[in-house]
Amino acid sequence: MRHWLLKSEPDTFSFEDLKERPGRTEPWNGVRNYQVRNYMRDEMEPGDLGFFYHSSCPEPGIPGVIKIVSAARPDPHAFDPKSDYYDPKSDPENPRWLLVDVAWRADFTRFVPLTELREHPELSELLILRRGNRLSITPLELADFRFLCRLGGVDPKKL
DNA sequence: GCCAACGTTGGC
DNA sequence: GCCAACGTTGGC
Repeated sequence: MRHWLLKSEPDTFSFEDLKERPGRTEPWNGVRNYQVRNYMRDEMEPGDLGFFYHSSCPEPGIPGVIKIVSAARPDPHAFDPKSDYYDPKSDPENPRWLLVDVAWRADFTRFVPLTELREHPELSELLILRRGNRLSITPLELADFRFLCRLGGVDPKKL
């Protein structure tokens, strides 16, 4: 099993929004970066755990834990000319863009802000903390996953 | 294949 | 709003 960090702008789609979806599950659509697509296609598996991360907002940080609940499948928005995510170069016979279904798994007992992540030398390898990293999905080492769970007041053994 | 121009991301 | 970083595009 691998672990992940998924970024979203809360004005667009927040952790709270995810909890309000039917089945507390949402298709993670709109990925238009090849490296992130390849993560979903080649490395993600149903059952993988990860974190929701709020970006581009007054207080960036992690509100809780999510779970990947589907394999990668074509992102239908890529074929919809009315969608902001429309890509005329994506051929339905050979879809360029993929998504996975993401489900709420657990709330943190307290929000863990980005400023706090930067204070922990244990987390210095976190891709999200590296300068210039803009990938909307990044892999996490197991040790980092566990460390972050504990920062958020969640026991990783109970997930 | 190179690379300059441009667009986007995201913290501050 | 600023700016650093990086991906994409397109001319050559």
